[in-house]
Amino acid sequence: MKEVLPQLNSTFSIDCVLFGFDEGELKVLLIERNEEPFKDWWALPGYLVNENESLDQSAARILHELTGIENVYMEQFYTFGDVGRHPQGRIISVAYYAMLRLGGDKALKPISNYAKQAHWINVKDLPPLAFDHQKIFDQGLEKIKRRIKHQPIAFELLPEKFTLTQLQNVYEVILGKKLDKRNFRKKMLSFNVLKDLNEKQKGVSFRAATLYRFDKRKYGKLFGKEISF
Amino acid sequence: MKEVLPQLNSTFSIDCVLFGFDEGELKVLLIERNEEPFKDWWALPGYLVNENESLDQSAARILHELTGIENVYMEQFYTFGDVGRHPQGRIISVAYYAMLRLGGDKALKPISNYAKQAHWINVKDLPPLAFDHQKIFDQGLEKIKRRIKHQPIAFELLPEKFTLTQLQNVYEVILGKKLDKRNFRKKMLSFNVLKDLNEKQKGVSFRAATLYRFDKRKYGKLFGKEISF
DNA sequence: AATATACCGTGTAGATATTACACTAAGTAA
DNA sequence: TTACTTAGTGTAATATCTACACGGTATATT
Repeated sequence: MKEVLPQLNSTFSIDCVLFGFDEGELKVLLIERNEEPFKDWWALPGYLVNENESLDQSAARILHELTGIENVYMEQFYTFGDVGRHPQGRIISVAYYAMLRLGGDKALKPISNYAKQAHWINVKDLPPLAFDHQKIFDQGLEKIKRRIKHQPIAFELLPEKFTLTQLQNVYEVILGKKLDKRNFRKKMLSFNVLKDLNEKQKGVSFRAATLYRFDKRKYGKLFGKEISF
Repeated sequence: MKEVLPQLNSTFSIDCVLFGFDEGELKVLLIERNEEPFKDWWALPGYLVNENESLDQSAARILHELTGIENVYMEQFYTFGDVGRHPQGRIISVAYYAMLRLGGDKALKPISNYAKQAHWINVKDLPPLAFDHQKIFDQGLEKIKRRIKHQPIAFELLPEKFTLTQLQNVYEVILGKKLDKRNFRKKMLSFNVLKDLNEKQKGVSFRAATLYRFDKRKYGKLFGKEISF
């Protein structure tokens, strides 16, 4: 089985858990593999690290090659290294996650032919995944659950201008529970990281809501504070 | 430079950041290296992962070989993979941390001759460290700072029977700030994970304090709750 | 123009948690 | 007996959290 990686008897790879939010649902980016092992299976975007690149650089490159996505800040969250996790040898995988805005400019065009296609899949409706990618995904999801309670990273999933109701939906979907509208707004606004744009939603069929933007300047101080709803 | 690892052009290692508490100070376990590179330098205990062991197993084995310590629960916290971090090739390192009781049964007897000696060093007084171990240590320390605010892992640093003042000292040393005695006790006891042993300290030259023990049964529910002092 | 629809946006009271703060009690040592 | 050192305790003011309901407003329909 090892002839595919003849020169290595141990190596390492990157796998990326990318979250997106669309139509009120949390999505994860999966590729359909075009190579053995697990050819034609769905998998997290990932590949081997090159000799001359750091893990962070590698994560950015691999994501770009498999999806066409660039300039995303990804964060390492765990390294998976069970002995049998990869059928072709001892390959450990450093896992990264990121949250990003869907639609518009972020097109999904695999540049490598290692992936047949890349798609955003509803996390409630995942197909069987290659390797130990289900485990990696599960841990990535746990990670962002914990993280949105501490830092307002939910913004990263929304368009630049968003309404408080949209923001609340993101929290509800990730945390998996309903939140109280008044308490949510009170708390969110109390952080002083939202800028009221004095502008209304367009194209909705009922009363339009106020649009807000995330105010990066006021951000830093929130780190490490627990947010509970 | 690569002849020391002739059969590998990339591989991975484990480094352990082990915390202990002694004489009112936070200590970290360091070894004095007995091999090139960085022979005679101080370093975190760490070594290469074997082909047939998982990362967790490897961490336990390496710790045992370098220090004689066994049966410690260690947790992975980050993987360091900059290109130039190891002079002998592309070696990434998966870092683990643990907190443990000093003294008594946990003797420090290196079993491998890769380490000349192992010592508990005050974290305020670290020597220059080999490789990128200063960075690994710094991140490990940050990790436990965040963690003792969420989970009462500070017990792991103390003897089985301890006083509330001792426990407060652990918090103060790790967090790097003084805490209010009454508030600390009130809060700590409110978690209901301390068992009053109806027993007093012995051998102290002033009024003896009540001893407590950590009650494992009552533990679980605390996970994920923010504790702030 | 009138009406129905659906989402927007707001306040308060009670409960709980956090903070700041200082003295007496108890044991040991001289 | 006295001096010393640490143990152990309560309260009031403030801040945060929770639960809870309705009128306002833009749009669509008739």
